[in-house]
Parts: sequence; structure tokens; C-alpha cells
Amino acid sequence: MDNLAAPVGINDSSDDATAASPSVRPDRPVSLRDVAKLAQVSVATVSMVLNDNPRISRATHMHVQRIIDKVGYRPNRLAQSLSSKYTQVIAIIIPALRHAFADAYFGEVISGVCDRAGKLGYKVILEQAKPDYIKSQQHVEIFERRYVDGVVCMGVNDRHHFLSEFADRRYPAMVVDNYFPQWGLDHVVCDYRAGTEQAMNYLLQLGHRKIGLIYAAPEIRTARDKIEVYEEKLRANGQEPLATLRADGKFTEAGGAEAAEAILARHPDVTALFAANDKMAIGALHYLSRKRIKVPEQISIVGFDDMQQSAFANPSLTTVHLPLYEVGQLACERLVERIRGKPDRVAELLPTHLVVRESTAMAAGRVTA
Amino acid sequence: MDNLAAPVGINDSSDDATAASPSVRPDRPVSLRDVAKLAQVSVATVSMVLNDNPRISRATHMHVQRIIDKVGYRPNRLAQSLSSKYTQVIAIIIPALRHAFADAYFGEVISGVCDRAGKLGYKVILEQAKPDYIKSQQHVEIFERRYVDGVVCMGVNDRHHFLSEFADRRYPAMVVDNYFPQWGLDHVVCDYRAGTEQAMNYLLQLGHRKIGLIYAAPEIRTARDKIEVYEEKLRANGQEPLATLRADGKFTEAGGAEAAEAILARHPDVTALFAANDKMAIGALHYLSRKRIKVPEQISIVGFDDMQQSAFANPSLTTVHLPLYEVGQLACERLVERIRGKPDRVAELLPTHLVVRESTAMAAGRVTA
DNA sequence: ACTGCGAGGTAAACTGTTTTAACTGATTCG
DNA sequence: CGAATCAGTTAAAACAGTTTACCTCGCAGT
Repeated sequence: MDNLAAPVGINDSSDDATAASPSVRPDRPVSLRDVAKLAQVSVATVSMVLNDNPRISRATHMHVQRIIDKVGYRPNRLAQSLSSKYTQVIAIIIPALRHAFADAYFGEVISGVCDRAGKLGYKVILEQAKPDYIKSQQHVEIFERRYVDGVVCMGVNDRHHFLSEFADRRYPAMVVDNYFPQWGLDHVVCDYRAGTEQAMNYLLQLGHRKIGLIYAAPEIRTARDKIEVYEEKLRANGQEPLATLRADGKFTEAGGAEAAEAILARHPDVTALFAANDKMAIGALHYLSRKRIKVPEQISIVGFDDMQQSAFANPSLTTVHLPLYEVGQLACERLVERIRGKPDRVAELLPTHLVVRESTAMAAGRVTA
Repeated sequence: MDNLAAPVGINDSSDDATAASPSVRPDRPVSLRDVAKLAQVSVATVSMVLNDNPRISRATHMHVQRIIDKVGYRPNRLAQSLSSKYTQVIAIIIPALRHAFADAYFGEVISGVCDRAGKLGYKVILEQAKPDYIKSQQHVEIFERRYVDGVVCMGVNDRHHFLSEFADRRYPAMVVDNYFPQWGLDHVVCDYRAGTEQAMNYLLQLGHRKIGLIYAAPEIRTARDKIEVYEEKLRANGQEPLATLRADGKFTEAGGAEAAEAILARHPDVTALFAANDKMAIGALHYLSRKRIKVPEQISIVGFDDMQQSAFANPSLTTVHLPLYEVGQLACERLVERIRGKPDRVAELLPTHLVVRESTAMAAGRVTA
């Protein structure tokens, strides 16, 4: 057997009678120094072998590598990061919504980020940006204290003023599904304008003219985009986008139900409702079904996001599909590029598409224009 | 050589004259050594101030603290961890289900873990245990390379053999919502047996006897618990738990729909369906509604988990509430205790309760027993 | 005056890497 | 034949903290 297997004879002096008893020594993990000693080379050589430095000869490389494999050496990443200045970790910053991760929307994006990060050799830490997290400047602290090399910011809105601190590009940051013209932050977003157009065009095509809007979170730039395009589309079809035709659904099922109720109370003659996300659409669906209003026969509903469960709503939901997983992947990829020195600004726009299901039909008592 | 923006140049004139080193350093962040120099004490002293070591006098402590605040010093965590042996990071390991984080179930638990971890001063990294992640022993590597001090394992089943490597308790690990008698791993779980009893008792009380079961993932111990209790309850009420009365719904909406179809095809006379999670229950609901079978008039449905959207299903779903957020919190807390040296085995059981909504009613053509 | 002691502080060793400048031989060139 | 080049390796200096063993007072006890 290999009596070399006692890798960490911490002092050479220690080789008493027991030649190779791997479990006798104080169980300190094997270090670069131990490997160097065993391989009879310097620590610098071992380090270079590890990093595939071409200055090391083929022969030495193989010799050292064999020892490394034999003793199962694993470089201590803390030490590596300490001297290399790179932590190989990125953070995902999520706002402090109660139970944030339970949201399928964030889940998709996170999945994308994690998958890509793993492939690029990065670990991902999760940060919830509660008010006192921001107040204590944690989002900067994770950089200063070398927790991370970069951050992906999700679910942020105009009131999240802390983002301005990333405007100077001193710390790599990537915003997902929102953008900030005033600070010029790097971002990766779905094409919400195009998505809204797809939904509205479809409804208009079906003959709907009186279309209610269940919006939410106008403090999010991309959410405002939806509202704006909705208005543009109505106007282009000779309809005034009345304020009474819309209500805030707060991105929740309950909010969506209330918004539907409010809109219908003011305009019993709407033939379609467009919700800015699927959760609200499902809430609206729920409300209508209680009121025995038939969807889509009496009212059509279109959602936004294409969550998994939307296909199983009752009736299944027509909605705009968002490539959230891909957004996550791309955000991560671009972030890592920036960390590695690429200076370009990032402003990616990913395409959406309409998914037609059962919640939409021709406008009642009308023919297609 | 740029003498602009020397790290400590931020401070006011007074110190500059005295101790501010003439050494014009580049824009390196301020280190313990810089603080020591400015405060005219040794680095050891500053370190001890940082760690509230009682050997430091009140006066010195305050003096040093002032300098620290003034220059905005932030200890480098990599260096701290390197010498202290603790990384203050834990990992959440999630199986490789496609788009895992998009699942509200995991989301809830993750939320709980993150919140508690933050309070305890720990960061959380996210790891997806894909097959090659396990094959390359990444789950051990994150310990050996000092990425983390401990792990929380979620969504694991009997086939996840890698868990056996945590059986020796060399590395702190906590299993969530599953348990492994063979390896005696620490775990925090919901009381699935009691939860199932609550659901079954309720159905039986409503007069149901022919109850179909939409189960899933029998390779998960806690999922088998549900099946077992279902059988026990039927038997206790004089019913043979026929194999044809149940079908695997794979924890998905689509699977739930198919399972409902299969059970009804074999037993058109079932009066209730019990689904092992809400997603499958919603899938079943969807199937029944397509078939124009009225819920709860003709068939009652009970779910499990109490996901947010279950309240907005159509009809809203009677289900067993699981304290997933609390499970996450507790798992994190116990894990940190173990990291900090508490040797006790952990085996926590958290209570569930039934949430009655609209998807259940008295069994058709029967009176309560 | 002399020892003993403890409080408060410091120098130096230590954590485990990367990196740089310097050092060998051996080969090639003038 | 001596100098220049070069490939391969090494010692030592970072990196930024923690920890330990030792030092230096001031003061109480004898």
C-alpha cells in the first residue's frame, strides 16, 4: 500500500512507528503545503499546477497532479479568494415581499440565474432587501466585505433608491425586468411593450373594444410600459382609455378579484379584461365565476406571465408568455462578463409571445372589425 | 502613482499631519492595518475591539471605534473566515427538478430559511443537486473547500443516496420534510401523518367512504406516510384500500388530472378525492370541470399544502395547511446551533391543520355516519 | 524594597492561497 | 569560450484578518 498516504505529517519528525495511519493525526485538511512537501516541490509549483500555468513542465504537472489526486487535496476557496480578489460568488437581491421566494415569477428567474451561474463556476447567494437591509447599506457591504463579485437585482421599482449606488458602475450589478433611464443601470428585460401589444391586438382582433385593465405597481417602469401600450392601443382604435376602465390589482389574486369587481361595477358593459399578471387574472376569473359571469362567453380574460398554473385555471388562461428562465440565464451571463472586465453597457430585450387558451373568445354581440 | 483618493484621505485634516503615512497607496480599501496605524495601536488591538474582546479597556475601545467609524472600515470576510474557520454561510440543496425554484412549496421553505439565516448573521447559497453535481461530490466539496458551514437539504427522497455521506455528522446537515431512519439524519418536518388524519377524518365525517387517493413520490418517506395513514383510516372505517382506488399524480397539475381520470374510470362511484398536494388537486379539479362533474356536489376534493393559489381555485380548495415557512426557519435555527457545536440530534415535528373551503361537501346520497 | 499579580496591550506566528522577482542550468549565439 | 537567452523552479512577499505567548506597568501585600 501507499505509505505516502499520510499526507500531513505536519512535522517531519512525527514519523513514529506507525507508518501510515491516516486517522491518527489531528484531522486538519490537507493543504497546498502538504502536497508540496509530498511532491518534493515548492508550493508555488503546486499552485501553478492547479491553475494550469504553462510555465510548469508536462512531467512536473503530472507528477504533482498524481499526488493531488492521491491525497484528495481540495484548495481552500477562502484563501484563493483572499489573494485573487475574486470570490466567485454573485448575489440575487430580492425585495422584501413577504414570502418572496414563494412566487413563481421570481422562481423562474432565480432558476435561470442559478443554472447559468453554476455552469460559469459561480455560487449564488440570496439576499432579501428589507428596509433595514438597505438602511444599513448591506447591498454595498456585501461588496466591500468581499461576499460577492456582483449582484442581480430582481423585483425592484422606482422607489428602490439604493440602486443609484450602482450607477457609478464601481460594483457590477444587473437589473432584471425593469430599467432605470436616469441611472443607466445594466439590465435584462422581457419586451413588455411588445407583449402588451400582442395581447391587445388579439383582443381587438376578436372584436373587443371596451377592454378593462387590471394593472399593478406603476412604480415599476416595465409595468408602466404595459399601461402605456394599453392606452395607445385603445386610442388607435378610437377608444378613450378612461381611468374608470382600470383598477390596481396589486399583483395578487385577491387584488385581481377586487379590481375586476370595481371595473365591472363602473362599466358593466366591458367585454374583456386584460390583467398585468396571471395571478390577478386568476383572481378575476374567480370573481367572475362567483358572479356567474361566463368566461369567455360573456367576458374574455387575458393574463400576463404564463405561469405554470395558468394552463390549469378554469377556464385555462390566455396569456402572454415571458421567457423568465432565459432572462435569468442571460442576466447572469452578462453579469459575469462584466465582472470579468467587459466594459459594455448591457440593455437586453427578450421577446414574448401570446399563448391562446380558453379564456378568450369573440366579443359578444359583435363581429370582427 | 496616484495620490488621489488614498483610502484614509477621506478623514479630516487633523490626523493627516500626525500618523497618516506618506506612503501613497493605490485605491485599496482600508484594512485593519490602516486602522491600527491611524489609531496608533496594534492590529491585535483593533481586531479585539472588533470582536468585543473584554481585554480591551473601555477607553481604547471607544478610541478605536471612532477611527473605524470615521474611515468606514469594513472587515474583509474572506480573511476573517480564513483564520476563524467559519464561513458564516449555509447552503440550501434542492434537487434538480426543472425550474425548481418556481415551485411555491420550495419557495415557502426557502423564505423561512433565508429570513432566519439573515437574523443569525448567515448568508445563504443556493445549490441545485443535479446528477453530475452529486457525482462530482459537490455536496461534500462545498464543505471541504470552505464554501459553507452547513447545509439544508430540501425535496430529497430515498434515492438520494448522497445523503448517507452526512450520516457521520462530520458536516452539519439538516433535512427538511423528509426523514431517513437508516441514517439518522437531523430533520425538521411537518406532521404529515397528523395532516393526513385531519383530511381523512373530515371526509369520513362528511359521510364519504369511497375515497380515491391521488398520491405521488412514494420514494419520499413523508409521502409514504400519507399513503399509509390513508389506508389505515379507510380500514378503520370498514373499507378495503384497493390499489385501483389510487393513482400517481406526480405532484403536478397534469398528473393530478390524469390520476383523477384513471380513478374515475375504474370507480365511477367515488364520492371524494384526496390529493397529496394542491397542485394535483387543482389538476383534478380542472379535469372534473371539463367533464362537467360538479365539485363539491358530486365529488369532494381535498388537497394538501395550502398553497396561496388554492384559495383562488374554482371552487376554492379544502386543504391541509403546512407550516412551510416555519419549517424553514426552524431548520435554519437548528442547523446553526449544530454548527456552533450543539451535539443533540434534531427531529422536529411541526403541526398541520385543516383549512375548509368550498371543494368539499357531504357525500351525495348519504348521511353522516 | 521586593515579590506577586493582574489588567491592558503588543509582536509575531498563523490561516492557505497567488504572484512576483530572482535564481538555476542548459542551450544557443557571437 | 564567454555571454545571452530561455525554460523551469523556487523563496518570499503579498492578501487581511485571528490568536497566542509574552511584555510592561501600576499597585497591593509583606
